[in-house]
Formats: sequence, structure tokens, C-alpha cells
Amino acid sequence: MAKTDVLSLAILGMLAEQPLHGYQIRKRLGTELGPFRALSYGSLYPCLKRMVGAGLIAADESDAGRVSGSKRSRIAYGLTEDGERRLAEELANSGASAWDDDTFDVRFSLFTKTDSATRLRILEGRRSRLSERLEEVNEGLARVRERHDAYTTELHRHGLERVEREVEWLDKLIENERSATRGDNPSTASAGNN
Amino acid sequence: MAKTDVLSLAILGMLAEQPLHGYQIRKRLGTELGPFRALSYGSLYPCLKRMVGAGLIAADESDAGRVSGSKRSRIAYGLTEDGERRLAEELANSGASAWDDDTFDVRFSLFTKTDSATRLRILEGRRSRLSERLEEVNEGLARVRERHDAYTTELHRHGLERVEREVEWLDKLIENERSATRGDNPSTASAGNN
DNA sequence: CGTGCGATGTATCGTGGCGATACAACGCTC
DNA sequence: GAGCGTTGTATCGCCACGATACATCGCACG
Repeated sequence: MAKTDVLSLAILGMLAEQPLHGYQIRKRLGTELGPFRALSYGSLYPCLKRMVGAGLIAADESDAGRVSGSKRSRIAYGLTEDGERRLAEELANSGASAWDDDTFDVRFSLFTKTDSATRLRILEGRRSRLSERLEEVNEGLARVRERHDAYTTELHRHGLERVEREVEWLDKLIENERSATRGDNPSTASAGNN
Repeated sequence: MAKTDVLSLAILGMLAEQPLHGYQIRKRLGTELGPFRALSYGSLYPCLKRMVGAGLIAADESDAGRVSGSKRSRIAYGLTEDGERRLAEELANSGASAWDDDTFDVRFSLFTKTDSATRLRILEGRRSRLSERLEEVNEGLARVRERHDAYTTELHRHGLERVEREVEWLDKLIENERSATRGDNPSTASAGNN
């Protein structure tokens, strides 16, 4: 029941498709999983080591990808059974940790591996989290407005707007998810808690 | 000519108004400067120490704020002359480092301390940076679209949209800045380089 | 033909941000 | 006067990051 950090989760999800090299993992994480996650080697390799140590992934140095007697060192990482199990656990988790700022994107990018009820719970959780934030920021904006200059105020106003947009986006997704669920399987619809 | 990190810059800017305690700095940074910057003590106090060491700020333990013979330890930090000079240097800097992702917000919140030409250069620099990103993300989106599932695609589409909104926001600000400059001082208008 | 550059690939080091935590005095309420 | 939330300073361990080093591969260009 050890905790899985965001990075490990993202890697777990990527390796579920196919084994990959560290280099490829880094590259894909930069492009596939949201355009904005960078990930440097200084984070990646230690993380891979940790995961190997935890038995979640296994290193394969045989390297069937190249022809010649390649002296080049290449290590392909693949999920172990424990890794698959851990991934399944994480995918089933729809608790608060699934809609944290830093986790949500990763969870979202793995939504095809998740069932509809879990998707809906995560989306709704994320939405309510942002709603809370909306109130805080609104109060903050009022105070900034009376105490600070126009630029600072504008910065806050814009920040507020960004959160509002985010909420609208989630509303759209939730609506889609609901109607899809209604279409597929009416009995599991409207499972909203929280 | 030593480099000033974002954190130091933000602190420099805040202390330019008035001397403050570490506690107050942290609190204000959480509310005033964009709603989303947290800053923990684990970052703050080491940073203050560094700044004192560099002679940018000075610690004042006399504490004229309380009445009684308060045994409570309170340390007010204020700008030194070197600190003021450094702040002025940083505020005049409109190079690429001023519109980095992590710096821009802080620079923007200090815009009232900056002249209009510098403001404009920073806004335009930021804008062109985001334009580049826009193209990258667009290409990325195309590739994701053909290779990945609907959720991952949606995540990218939404990310792209966020950047587009950001650019629109900057356009509005640039327009405002230009018309204000035209009104105040026609000779400095249209100084766009980059 | 070689040479030189960019992409692929693994790996580590130092700086420093962050969360947790500890400790203490203050002020307020009940 | 006991308890509790706020103000206030400070440190520790973990680990993300940027920089950097090093090696091989493939390819283009003269």
C-alpha cells in the first residue's frame, strides 16, 4: 500500500502500453502527457531506480531493437506483475489525491484505462476543488482591488478568469461523461457523491 | 552583477514598500502576488539569509511595533541601499529572463515601479514566447490526435486553448499600454524591438 | 572518405524548494 | 486559567531540477 508519486504513476501508465527506454520516457512525457511537463534526467533516473527497487518495473538490457553487436548501453524498462497491479490500484483510486493540482492531468491522460464511474468521480472532485479555490481567489481579489495597484489587480483578475475557464471545461467534460454513461449503461448513472 | 532569483526579486519588491517580518512576507506572497504562489518557510528563511549575506536586505531586531518588553523574537527586514540598487537594476531589465514562465508574474506585479517602455518590451517578449509555444503545441496536438485516445487529445486541446487565452490577454494589455503611452508621451511610442 | 554535428542514450552533482515539524509567545474567548 | 488560533522564527530530509559529462550512432556535406 506504499504511496505512488505522480511521476511514478505517469511512468507506470506509459509502460503499460510498451516497454521503453529512459530517454524515450522523458521525450514522450514532454510531448504526450500535456504539453507542459518537462521532466529532467535528474528526476527520471533516480525515479526509475526507485521503481526497480520497489519491484514495479524491470530493466531489460538485452535490447532486441538494434541489429549489430551494439556496444551501446540501452536499458528498456517494462512493467512487472506488481507494477501492473499497482497501476490498477491507482487507476481505481478516485480519492482526493486523484484531483490534486499536480496529479489531475496525469490521471486524466489515463482515463481510457479507467471505468466511467471513476472518471466521473474524479472530474466532480476536481470541479469542487476548483470551486473552493474560486471563492478564495474572489475574496482575495476584492482585497487586492482596494489595497493595490491596477497591475496587481489585473494579475489577480486574470488568474481568477483562468480558474473559471477551468471549471467550465470540467462542466463540459462531466456533461459528456454523464450522457455517455446514460447511453451505455443507465444503471450506473448519477453516482455523484461528495 | 550577481543573478537575482525570482524569490529574491519578489521579496525585494515587497520590501521596497515597507520593512516586513518573514511571517508577513510569506503571508503576502500567498495572497498579493498572484493567488497561486505559496512559498514555504523552508524556502523563505534560507533565502532571507542569503539576501542578508549578499547585503541586499538588513535585519532589524529592535522591533518598534510592540509595546511591552516583548520577549518575542521578531525580525523586520528592510532594503539596504545595495538592495534598492539591485531592485532598480532588475526592474530596468527587460531581457528574456523577464518573461520566463516563472518570472513573468512577479515582474508584472511590479509594473507600477517600471517605466512604460520596459513594460511594453516585457509584454511583447512574453507574447512572442507564447506564440512560439503555440506552434509547438499545435504540432504536438496533431501528432497526439492521430496516435492517442480522445482523453489525451482533449487534454492537449485544452492546454492549447489556455495558451491562446494567455496570448489574447497579453494582446489586450499591450494595446492598453500603447494607447496610454500615446496619450502621455507620443515620442516613446512604438518602441517594439525583439 | 572522414569528419563533424545532431540525435540517442545513461548517469551524477550541487543548489535549493518544499512539506513537515518543532518551539514559543501572544491574544482572545468562555 | 485553560484552551486555541494566530503570529513568529527556525531546521531537517526528500527529491526535482538544471547543468554537465560521457559515449555511440546515423547522416550529410565537402
